[in-house]
Amino acid sequence: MVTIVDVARYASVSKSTVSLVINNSPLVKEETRQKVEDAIKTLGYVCNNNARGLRTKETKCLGLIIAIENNIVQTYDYNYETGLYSYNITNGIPVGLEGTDYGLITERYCPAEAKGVLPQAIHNGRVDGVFLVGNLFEQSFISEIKMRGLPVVVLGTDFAQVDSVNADVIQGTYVETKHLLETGHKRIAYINCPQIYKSSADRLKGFRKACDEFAESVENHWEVFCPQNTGEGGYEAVKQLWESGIRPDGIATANEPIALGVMRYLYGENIHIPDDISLVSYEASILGGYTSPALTTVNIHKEHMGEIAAQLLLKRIENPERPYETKVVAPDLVVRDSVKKRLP
Amino acid sequence: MVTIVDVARYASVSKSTVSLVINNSPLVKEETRQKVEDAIKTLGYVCNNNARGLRTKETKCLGLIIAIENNIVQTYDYNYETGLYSYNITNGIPVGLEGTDYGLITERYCPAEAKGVLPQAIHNGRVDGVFLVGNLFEQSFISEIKMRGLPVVVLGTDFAQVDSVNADVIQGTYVETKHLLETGHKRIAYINCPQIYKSSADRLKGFRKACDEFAESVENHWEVFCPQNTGEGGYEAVKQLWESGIRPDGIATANEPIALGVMRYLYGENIHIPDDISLVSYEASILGGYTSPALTTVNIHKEHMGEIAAQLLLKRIENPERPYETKVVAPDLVVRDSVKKRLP
DNA sequence: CTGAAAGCGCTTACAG
DNA sequence: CTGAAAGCGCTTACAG
Repeated sequence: MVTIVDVARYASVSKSTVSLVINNSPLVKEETRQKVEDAIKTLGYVCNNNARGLRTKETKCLGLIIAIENNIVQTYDYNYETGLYSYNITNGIPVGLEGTDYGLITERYCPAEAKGVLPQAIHNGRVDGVFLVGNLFEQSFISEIKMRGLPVVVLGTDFAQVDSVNADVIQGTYVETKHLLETGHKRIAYINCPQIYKSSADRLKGFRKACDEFAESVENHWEVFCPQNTGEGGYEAVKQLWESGIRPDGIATANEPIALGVMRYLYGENIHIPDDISLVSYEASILGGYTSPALTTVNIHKEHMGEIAAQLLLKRIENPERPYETKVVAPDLVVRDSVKKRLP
Repeated sequence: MVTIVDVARYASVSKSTVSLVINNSPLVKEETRQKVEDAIKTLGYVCNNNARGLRTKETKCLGLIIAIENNIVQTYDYNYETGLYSYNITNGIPVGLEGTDYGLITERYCPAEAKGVLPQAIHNGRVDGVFLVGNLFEQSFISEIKMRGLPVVVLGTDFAQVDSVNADVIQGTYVETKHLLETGHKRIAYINCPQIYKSSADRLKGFRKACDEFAESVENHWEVFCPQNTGEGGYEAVKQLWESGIRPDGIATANEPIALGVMRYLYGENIHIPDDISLVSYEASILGGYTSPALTTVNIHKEHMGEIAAQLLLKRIENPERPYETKVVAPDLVVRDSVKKRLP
């Protein structure tokens, strides 16, 4: 293995100088730098992270902690959470880390089963900072991580005293609802996520804002919460609506798993989308893109959320004292095939 | 930060003894061990991985390299690869790592755009071993990693001179085809993955094996390759079949993205699944579980593949000289709603 | 701008 | 079975 000493010898400088070059110190003469960099290249030198970390007390690794409900193996049935939301967010993080040489340690973590034990990567001191994905964490958990001196960025929920990035839930729900209204729907239902999630209240705000704006044309509107964030949850929710005799001409949902559950119920009842009823979804995931008909949906740009989170964490590490930021990503409507324009 | 020295002082032993305890050496008297372990607990000592690694030349991290086609952001449309196959496999790896204190560094890697540069985690010497997921790698890439002295486990393809885990493709395809045949289908089509993938040949074998077994009852069977492993690929493949006037009563596919593409075509043609035609899929993913109707599919147990891969890598690290193993995971049929029993 | 020296927290022969 | 000592490859004041 080639070390700093080999490079120093090859370039006929001291190893301190090599170190300074590696760390981009401005203290090195351009000529010396060049000489050292040539030596590094020809010898194929790579800095030993363990040695560096031992000195600097940094790991140059970041932790990506993904909250999971439980450790049960996926059956892929529609009564299971898909995990797609976290997964897609996660894919954006490396994009935001590009150009740095941070490694990313990913860990799935089930708060319910952890009994107070922190994620292994954190406990073992393997990381310089932490991304928290999902809405299963508690404030106390975040505090504990911060007490260890680790910067934290939260994705997908809001917490006090941390940087966070989130979708603009109110706006996104407003956009999907408005689309239904603008295409002439008059009796619309909103299938919300379970009420236990903080976001459900914001979703309601977005839905109602659109309804208020179109108060003249809306004949009726309904709101219902799903029992869970799954296909089955969506299924049960519309079923309840239907069995109460409610007949909307358009439905908006809080996410794609729910939307596909709604589709399954309608499929069973032989109700055609979009001829008999329109459906708009929220989130944008592979589910909505692949199903038939393809779902018109609100893209909340999950990958982009991950990318922004990475930038926030980097900035926080660089300057631990900066004020906390809450970034919000703007949603877009993606028009596909599940909404039909109704005549007035 | 509490170090080995603090523990030694607290337990009134030397720091070498503490080190021996941490590393489960049998050389320590039970009584001494107890004393040290108590000290570790009360002081909350955690071993510094950088220091340990500097000595032992290990990182106690493993690398999970996921092959991606390109770095384009997902649109979630059905002409994009879903990435679900790799993702699901990946989720099983931590299960197999449980009980160890290996960290897992995940990196998405695009061989086509890398221009010979190894994944960062490997190049920077951050890992003691590597998982390779996906079938975009070349033999030379694997060799290069091995030349660095890193053990490798490959998931989802076969290569020479490495441990690997794979689904039993022939058997799985046989199972799905047989299911169609046993339920009385007589004119069946197989929608294969693109021919460039090595597995396509095995799939054909499985399909033909079943057809041969049911030679008496099969009236006709067709085989077609998709242009890509996407929904659109499946769509184009059935479309081609249909436009040639071919009318199967059952279709089997090579994976779920393809199956959903088939569904979209049939949906457009107003052909009902399973009343007019049956569909069996292969893989088991969230796509098949959430779509309507839910797909009857062959579960190849991707998470389990990940788990086994982890065990293989651990064994290889422990004993680099052991013979290479190729593990195969047995598939199961998952009966859902896309196949209808035909009368003879 | 560059070099010599100390030290980060471990592990591992080596003596005893 | 336990302790003293060397050294892993870096970084960082400190002199010069």
